[in-house]
Amino acid sequence: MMAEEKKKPASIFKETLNLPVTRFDMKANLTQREPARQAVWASLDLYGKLRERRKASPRRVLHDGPPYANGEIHMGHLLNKVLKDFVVRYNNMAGYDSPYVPGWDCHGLPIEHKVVKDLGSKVAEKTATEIRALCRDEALKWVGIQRDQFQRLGVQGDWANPYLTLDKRYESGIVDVLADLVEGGYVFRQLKPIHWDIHDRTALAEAELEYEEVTSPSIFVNFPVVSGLPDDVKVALGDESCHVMIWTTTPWTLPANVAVAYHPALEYQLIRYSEPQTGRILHTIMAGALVEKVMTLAGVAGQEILARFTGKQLANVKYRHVFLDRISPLVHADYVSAEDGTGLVHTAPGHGAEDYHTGLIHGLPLISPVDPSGRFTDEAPAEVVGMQVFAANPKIVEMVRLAGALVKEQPIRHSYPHGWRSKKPVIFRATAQWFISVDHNGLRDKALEQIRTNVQWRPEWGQNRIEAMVGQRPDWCISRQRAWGVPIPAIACSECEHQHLTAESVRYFSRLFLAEGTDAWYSKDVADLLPPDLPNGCPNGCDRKHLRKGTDILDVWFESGSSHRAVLRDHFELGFPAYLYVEGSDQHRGWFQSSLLTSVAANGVAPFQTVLTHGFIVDDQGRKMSKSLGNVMSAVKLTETYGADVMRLYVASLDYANDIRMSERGIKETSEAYRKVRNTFRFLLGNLEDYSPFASADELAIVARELEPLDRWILARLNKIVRDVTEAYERFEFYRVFQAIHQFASGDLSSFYLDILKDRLYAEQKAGPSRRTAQKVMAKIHSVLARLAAPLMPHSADEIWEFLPSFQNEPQSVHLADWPVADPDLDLTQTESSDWEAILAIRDEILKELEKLRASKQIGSAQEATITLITQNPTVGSWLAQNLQLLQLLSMTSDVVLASQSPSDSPMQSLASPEVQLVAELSKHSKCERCWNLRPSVGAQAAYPTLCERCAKVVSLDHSELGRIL
RNA sequence: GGGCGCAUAGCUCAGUUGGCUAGAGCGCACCCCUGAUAAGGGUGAGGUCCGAGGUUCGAAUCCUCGUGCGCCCA
Repeated sequence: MMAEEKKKPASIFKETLNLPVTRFDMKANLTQREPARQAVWASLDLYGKLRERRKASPRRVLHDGPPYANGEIHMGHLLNKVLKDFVVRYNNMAGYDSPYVPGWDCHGLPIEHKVVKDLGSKVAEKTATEIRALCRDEALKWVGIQRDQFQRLGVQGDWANPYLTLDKRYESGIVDVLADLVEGGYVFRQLKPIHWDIHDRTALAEAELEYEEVTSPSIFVNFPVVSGLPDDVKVALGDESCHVMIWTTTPWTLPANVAVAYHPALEYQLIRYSEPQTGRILHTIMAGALVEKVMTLAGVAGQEILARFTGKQLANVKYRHVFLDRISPLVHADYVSAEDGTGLVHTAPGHGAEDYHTGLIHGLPLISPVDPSGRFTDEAPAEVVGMQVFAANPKIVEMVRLAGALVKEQPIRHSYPHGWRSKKPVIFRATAQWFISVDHNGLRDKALEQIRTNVQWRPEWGQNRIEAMVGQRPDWCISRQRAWGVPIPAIACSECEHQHLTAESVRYFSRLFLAEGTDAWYSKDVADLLPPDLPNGCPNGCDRKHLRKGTDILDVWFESGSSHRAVLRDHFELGFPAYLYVEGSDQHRGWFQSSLLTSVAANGVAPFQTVLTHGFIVDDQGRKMSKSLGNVMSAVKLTETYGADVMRLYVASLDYANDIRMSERGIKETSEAYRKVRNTFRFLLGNLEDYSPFASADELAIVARELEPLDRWILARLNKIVRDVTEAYERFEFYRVFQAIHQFASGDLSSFYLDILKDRLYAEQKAGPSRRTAQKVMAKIHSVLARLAAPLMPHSADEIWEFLPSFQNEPQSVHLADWPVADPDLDLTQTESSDWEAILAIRDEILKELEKLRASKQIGSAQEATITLITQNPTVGSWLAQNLQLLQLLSMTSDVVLASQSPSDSPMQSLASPEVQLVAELSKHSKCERCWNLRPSVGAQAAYPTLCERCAKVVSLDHSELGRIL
C-alpha cells in the first residue's frame, strides 16, 4: 500500500502548481564564470563608470601599500588585497568616492641579487646602467604576473595605471620628499659600521651573508683599571693595581676598542691570582659565573675571590688601552651575558653592530682604521699599518702579550659571516652613511603626537606597538651601497670631502628625474649633473676634476614611505591624507613608520587617518607557514581550484586581527557555505521568474499593513541584518558580515521563512495577492542580500543581481548600485517582538514532539500531525487562540488546536510555560491531492473531491479547464 | 632575552558595565521529505572557556604567575 502510493503517477493537479523555475545554475562553476565576468567588467569599464558615478561624492581613499615585485602571490598577498577590496567595494557602494590605485615596490636588493646571480661572472663587464636595466625588466615581469593574479581574485582598481616605485613620477616624488627633509635639516652624514666584503670591496646586506665555520684566535686580555672602582673593591684591593678582563675572537679590532661593556645585573668578582708563566700576582675583575672556567683555561690554580659586586657598581670605572695611549670607560649593555667570555665585552663601535648602538647611547668615539681592501690605515698603530686585518691578528696578539696583558690565547671554531659571492670572511667596517635625525626639530615627539591624537589604530593595540617603536628607534640610516634604487643625489669632492646635498640641488634632481628618470644619474657625466647651486664646482675652491657623483642609493623603506607624495598628493589625484592604510602588523616597523616619519617631517602630519593591520597566516595548528615545515598553501592554485569568490569568502570568515589559521579544510567548509548561500538565492530566483515589477527593488513600496505576520517578521530580520552588516563593514569586521549573511541565508531563510513559504508560493493563486506579496518580499530580500554580499563575493553577487525581477530598472552591475538601508517602518514593535519570541519557543517544542512521532514511525512529514495545545489559564488561552493559525503555519502541521484537556491518552508535554502543555498526534484529516496538506476542508467542494477548499478555489479560478475535464 | 598581541565545541565566530543550565552557523550522528533534488527539513551528541593561583556572594569576563603560538626587535 505504502510502496504503491509512492509510485503513483503525478497528479494532474501538479501542473497547476507554481513550482520553481530558474536559469540560475545550482553549480557555481566559478573557475570558468569568474574570468568571463571579469572580462565583461573590463569591456564595460566598470571601474571607470564607478569613478564617474562617485566623482562628486566624499572621498575615502584606501592607499595601497606596495608589495614587492618578486615571486608569485602567496596567501598573505591574497589576504591583504582581498581585505582591501572589501573596504573599497563597500565604500563605493555606500556612497563614497573610493578609488583604488594598486602599487608595486620595484627597487631593492632581492631583485638586484637575482639579476647579479643570473649574470654570474659576467657582472664585472656590466655598467650600473646595464644592471639597472636588467633589474627593471625583472621587476616589470613580476608586476605583470602579480597583476594578473590579483585581478583573478576580483580585486577592483585602476590596474591599467598602477603606481610603480621605478616610475619616473614616483622616483621624482621620493627625491622631492628627500629635498623637504634636507631643507628641514633632518639629513646628516655620519660613520656607521656595515658588513664589508674586503675581497669584492663592497658593502653587503644581511641577506647577502653566508655563515660558515672558521677558526679564529680568541684571546683573554687584561685592561688596566685607572679609576672609578667602588669603595669596597678598593678596600679589598688595597694598594694593588687591578684589571678588567675581556675576551675577543677578533684581536684585529682591538685598536678600535673604546669601551668595555658590562651587564648591570650580573654578579662580578675581584679575584687575585698568580700568572702561571711569570708567577706575577695579578688582580682582575670578571663575571663571577665565569671565574672557574676562565682560570682553568688559563692554567691558573688557587685564585682568591676578594670581592663580589653587581655590574652596576662598575659604572664609573675607567681603564687604559693595552697598547694605545687611551683612557676608556666601562659602559652598561643589556646584551652582555655570562654565557661565554668573561662577562665583560670588548666594545669597538667601528667594528660591530651592537657595539655601534652601545656607542651611540654612551657617546663613544667611532674608530675604524681600515680601508676598503681591509688593510689598516695610518690611523692604526704603526706596527700594523698596511697589513690586512686577518693577517694582522698574530701581530696584535703579540702586542698584547708584550704589554703583559695576554691572559690566554686559544683558537676557537665558530660560525662567521662570509660574502655570498666572494665566499671570504667579511668584516664590520665603519663608513660614512646618510641619516635622518629622528630627534631633530622634535620629529620624534611630533610623530608620537600624530600617533596618539591624529590616527585611528585598528586594532587599538597597534598604537602601543608603533608608539613603543617610534619612541625607541635610533636615527634612520637611509643610504645603501647598491645599484638598483634611487640615487641620493649628492655631489662629493674627493679633494676636501665636501658633500653637496642641499634642498635646492635635490629639488633640481627631482625635476631631472621626473623628466628623465633616475637612470640620468648613472648615464650622465658629473659635469653634466651639476645643480644650479653648484655652478663652479666645489665651494671650497678645489679643482672641478675632483667632483664625483655619490654612489649611494636610498633605503627602499624611504622609497615606499614616500608614497604619500608621489601617489597621494602629486600624480594620482587621490588626495592627502589617506582615509586608510591596510597592511600586516609587521609594517608597524616598516611602511607605517617610514610613511609616518617622512610625512611628519615633510608635511607636519600623518599621511593616514586610520591604520588597519592584519595578522599573519599560520597553519591549522597555529604554526607559521614555511617551506621547511612544508605547510605552505598556494594562493594561486587554491584560487584555481575553488574560485576567487570562495577564497574571498574564506578570508571574510576569519578574524584577521590576530594570527590567521588557514587550512584547505577550512576552505572546503567555506565552499559549502558558499553553496548554501548560492542555493538560497537560487530558490528565491526560482520563485521570482514570473514576477516583474516595473519599479526597482528600492522603489518598490512595501507597506507593513499589507504584509502577513511572517513577512513582517522576515523583513524585520532583514532590517537587523542590514544594520549589523553595515556596521560591521564600517568597522572592517568582515567575519561578522560573513556570519550574518550566512546565518541569515541558512537559518532564517532556508530552514524557516522559505520553507514555510513554499505552500504559499506553489499552491496559492499565481497572481493572487498572497503569492505576489511573498514575491515582493523575496525580491526585496534578493536585492538587499545581493548588495550586502557584493563586496565579499563580487562575481556571484553580480551574477545574482542580473536575475533581479526589476533588473531592467536597476544599475547594470550590483557594484554600481547603492548600499541598502533599513526601513524603520518594518521594525517590529516591542509587543510583536515578545509575541514572536513566545511563538517561536512553542514552535521549537512542537518540532521536538513531531520528532518523537517520526521516530516511532507514526508520521513522516509534519503535515501528517495535529497539535493540541492545552491550558486552563484563560489569559494564556486567549493569546494562544489568536496565534493558532500562525503556529500551524510555522510548524507546517495539519492543524493546531486549543483545548482545556488532553484530547487523547497521548502523553502531554509541558512547555517552558507551566501553564501550557501540548500533544502531538496523527492528523485525522485527509490529504489534499494538490497541496499535500492534511486539511479538514478536503472534499468540501464537490467539483474537486480530492482537494482542500483553498486548492479547489485556486484551480477553479486559474485552471477552469481542469474543472471541465473532471 | 625585550616589546606588542592572541588562546571559548572538530571548524569559523558570538558572549554588553563580572550575573539564569556558555550560544550560533558549519561539520558529525540519526531521522524525514522527494514539488529547491549532485537540493530541502528536523532532532541530537559535542565545551577542563589554555593552565595554576587570587579578588568577589558570584569569573569565560578583573588581577598575578605560567604554558603554547604569532609579529617586531636583540
